[in-house]
Amino acid sequence: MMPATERPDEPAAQGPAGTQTLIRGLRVLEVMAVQNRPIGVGELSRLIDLPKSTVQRLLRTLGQEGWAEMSSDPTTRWRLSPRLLALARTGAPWKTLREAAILHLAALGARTGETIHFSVLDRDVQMVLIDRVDSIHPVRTFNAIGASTPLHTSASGKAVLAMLPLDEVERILARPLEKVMPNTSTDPRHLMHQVLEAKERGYAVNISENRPHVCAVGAAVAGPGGRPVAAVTISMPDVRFEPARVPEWGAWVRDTARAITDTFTD
Amino acid sequence: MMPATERPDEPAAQGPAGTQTLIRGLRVLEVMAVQNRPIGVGELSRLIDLPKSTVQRLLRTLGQEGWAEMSSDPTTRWRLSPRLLALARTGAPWKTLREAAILHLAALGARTGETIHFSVLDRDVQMVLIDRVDSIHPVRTFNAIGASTPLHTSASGKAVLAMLPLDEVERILARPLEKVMPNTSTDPRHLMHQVLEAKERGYAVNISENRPHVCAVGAAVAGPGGRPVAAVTISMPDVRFEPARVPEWGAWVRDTARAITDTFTD
DNA sequence: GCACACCGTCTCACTGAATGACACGGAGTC
DNA sequence: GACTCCGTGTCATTCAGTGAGACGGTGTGC
Repeated sequence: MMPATERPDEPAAQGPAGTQTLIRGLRVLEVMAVQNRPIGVGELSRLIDLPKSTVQRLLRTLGQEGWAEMSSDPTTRWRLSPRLLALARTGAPWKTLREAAILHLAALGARTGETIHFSVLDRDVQMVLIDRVDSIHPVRTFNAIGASTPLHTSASGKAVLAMLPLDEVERILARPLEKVMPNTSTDPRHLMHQVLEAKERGYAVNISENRPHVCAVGAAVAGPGGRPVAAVTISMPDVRFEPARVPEWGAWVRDTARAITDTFTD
Repeated sequence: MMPATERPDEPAAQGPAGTQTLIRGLRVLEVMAVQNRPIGVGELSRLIDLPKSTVQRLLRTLGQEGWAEMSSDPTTRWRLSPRLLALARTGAPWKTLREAAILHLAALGARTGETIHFSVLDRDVQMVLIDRVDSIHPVRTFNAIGASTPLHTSASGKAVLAMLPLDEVERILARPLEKVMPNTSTDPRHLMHQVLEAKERGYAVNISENRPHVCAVGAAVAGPGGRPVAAVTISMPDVRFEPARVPEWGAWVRDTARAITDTFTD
C-alpha cells in the first residue's frame, strides 16, 4: 500500500488551480478509501501531512454532507459512508451503458455457464468492474463490483487497448507496468504483440496475469465516437480453461460486445 | 427528481462549519450523480445556483483529482469518473464485512437457488446493496450493486429496524414515509407491528413493497456494538414466493445472518 | 500517585485562497 | 448583422480557511 504522504509527481503541472480546500477534502476521502478501516483524526492528519485541526474541520464537513461517517466507539473513528456507493452507482453515464448491456450479458452467461464481467475504462488507466453475472459452477471466480485492474494485466484491458489507436497504445505501454502476478507480462513489445493479435481476432486473452488461477477471454465495446468505453469478459478458473475452446469463447464474447455496442450507440 | 436549487431546510443547523469550497465541490459531484448524464458548466451552475466561473474552477479541480471526467464532443461536457466506483468499493469498513459474509452468502445461495442480497445500513436512512449472489433460475430478480432502498420498504430495512432500540424505530417511522409501490405500507403503527413481529421471529418479509413482483425474506447482521450494520435477504419473483415456505426461508436467512455476525465480530 | 504521551476537540487572530463580476471569442439562430 | 448562449479566462476584493496552541480525558509506565 503506497503511503499517501509522498507525492513526487505532484508539484509540477499544478497551474493556478485555486481550490485547495476541495483538493484536501477529496484527499481525505481517498486516504480513507485506501486505508479501508475506521481511522482517527490524528492518524489521518499524519497520513496526509496536514494539521489536525484542518483535518478535523474537513471531516466534520464530510460528515455533515453525508460522505463520511463517525463512530464513537471508545474514541472517534471516521469512515466512508455507504452512500458513496449509492452515488457512484446512480450517477454515471455508464448507467445507460449497463442497461444496454445487461440482457446480452445474461445471455452470454447462460450460454457459457461461466462468470461474465462487464467493466468500463477509467481515464485510460484502469478497468473498473461495474456488473457481473455469476457462473453456475460450484467452482467459480469471484470479483467484486468496483474492482479495478491495470490495462495490461486483464483480458478487458487488452481488449480495450486493441481498439485504441496504435500510438496511444504505445504511449500507454511506455508507462511503468506493474507485475501483478508471476504470469504478468511487463514487456511493452510482448504486450504490443498481444494487442495486435487481439485486434486481428477481435478478442483478448488473460491467463492468470491478474489473479491466480483466473483466466479470461474478453472483447471491447465502443462508444458513439468509435473509441472503446467498456469490455465484456468470460472469466473462469484455470481448471476449466481449455485452450482449444478459446476461439469459440472468443467469437461469443466478440459478438456479445458487438451487440452491446450496437444497442448502446443506437 | 428534486431540483437541487431549493434547499429550505439548509440554513438552520449550520453552525460555524467553515469549508464552503469543499461543500460546493461535493454538491457538484452530487448533482452530476443525480443528473446522470454529461452536463455542461452553465447548466450545472444554474442547478446549484452558483456563478459559472466558480463552478468551472471546481470542475477543473475535480477533473485534476480524478473525480470527474471531461469530454469535448462538440462542447465540453462533464461527468463522474468510474474511479468513484473503484474508490467506493475499496474504501469502506464493509470490505471486511463482505469478506466475512461472502462464503455464507454463497452457501445460502446454493441452498435456496434464489438471489441473495447483502446490504449495509447507511446513516439510519437507507439500505445500500453491496453484494449479490445470482439465482440459478432463468426467471430471477435483478438489482444493481449500489442500489438503495428506504428502511420501511424492504426486508433488509425492516430486519435492521427490528434490531434497533424501539425508541429509535419510532423516531425513524415518524419521518415522512415514501409510498414506493401500491403495496408499500406508510402507516407507522402497521410498520411498527411488522417490526415487532420481525424482532420476535428473527426475520422480516417484504411482499412487493419495494419493486413490483419482487418478494424477499431478510435478517440483520450486528456489528461489534450489537447494533445492526447490514442485512442478508433472499430475493425472488412473486411466482416462486410460497407463504408456506416463509418460516423455512426465515430460519435459513436468520442463521446465515447470525453466522456472519459471529464471523464478523470475532 | 504522578508524570507523561497521545487522543479528539475547539478557539481565534491572521492572511492568502477562494470568489464572482466581467470580458472574450466562438457557435447557433433569426 | 444583431442577438443569445456557450465555455473559458482574468483579477481586485475580501471573507472563508487556516493552523498554532490551549484544553480535558484516557491509558501507560514508573
